[in-house]
Amino acid sequence: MNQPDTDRIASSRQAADRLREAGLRATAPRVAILTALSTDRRHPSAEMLLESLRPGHPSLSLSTVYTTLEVLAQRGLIRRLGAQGDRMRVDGTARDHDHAICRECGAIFDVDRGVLPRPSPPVTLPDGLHVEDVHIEYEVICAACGRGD
Amino acid sequence: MNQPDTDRIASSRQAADRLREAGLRATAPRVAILTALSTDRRHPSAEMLLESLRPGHPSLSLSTVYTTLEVLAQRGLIRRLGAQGDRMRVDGTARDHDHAICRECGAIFDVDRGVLPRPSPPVTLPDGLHVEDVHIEYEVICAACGRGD
DNA sequence: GTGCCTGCAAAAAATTTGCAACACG
DNA sequence: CGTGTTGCAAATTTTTTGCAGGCAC
Repeated sequence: MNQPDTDRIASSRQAADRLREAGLRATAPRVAILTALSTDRRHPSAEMLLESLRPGHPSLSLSTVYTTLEVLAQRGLIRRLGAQGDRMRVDGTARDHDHAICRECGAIFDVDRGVLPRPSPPVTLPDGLHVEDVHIEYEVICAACGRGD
Repeated sequence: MNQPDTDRIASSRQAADRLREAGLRATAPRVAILTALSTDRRHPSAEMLLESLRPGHPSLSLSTVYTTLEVLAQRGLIRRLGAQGDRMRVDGTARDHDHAICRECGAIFDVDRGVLPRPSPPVTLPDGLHVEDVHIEYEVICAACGRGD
């Protein structure tokens, strides 16, 4: 098992590589955001990300977080989730997976694919809708809320 | 075929009934919003709804639209859609269906269920997530955008 | 009648934009 | 070095809230 420090450095390098592969400059904010997202399982909002990065990057600004998330999403490095009337949330893993959202508390959980058969894109829906990807959203009651917490 | 007027009156009555069944008062704004949503295929935002209702309901306020949508969603009469970093959008049909969102232009389309087998809730996912409903989101390129419009 | 709802205005929150300084490649 | 990015602040947009008056039941 690597030490946390080694891990962080390793994933920063990976992040930088992923950025350059996507044709983007590997700037400090981008590397920091992509690295943070690769381990942050909270599906953070822009604000949550800023908070978690501020210690190491005191000068990082919220507007930079927004523009960076926009660019990363465009290049497919992260996925923006619509949090049903809440603010934008973000998922930073490469791994294909779905999401479960708690009706009560709004918490978002990752769900491995394979629970359900899914069409393999490309596929075309009526009206000439060309399917690029399929994302399943489970509306759930999470364990904590089910318990009445 | 009924005349539009008859239709509108009929669906207003239906809307009022649905509200009362859900334990809500059938007030003018609520009936208007629910009625509008039953035919509006745009998945409108709060603002879009206000615009479309203003002619017949000049005194309707945006804050009322918001609070009403909140209540209707809580009672399951409508569904709030997360529009991926955009504003909140809403779907007002009782009919179970999924959605396709164009990556390019953000347009939202209805997709009939049945295209894909789906688990019939209730079902429990790992971590004690109790599934209440399943919603499939297709990421698509719509016909207009595919054409390069 | 009584309590839930509405509308207004104002506040709060979320996101976007303009622009000068800066840094990656 | 030049172009793409950042950070700051301010503007915009979206959503929430407080409260007095109204209306459904």
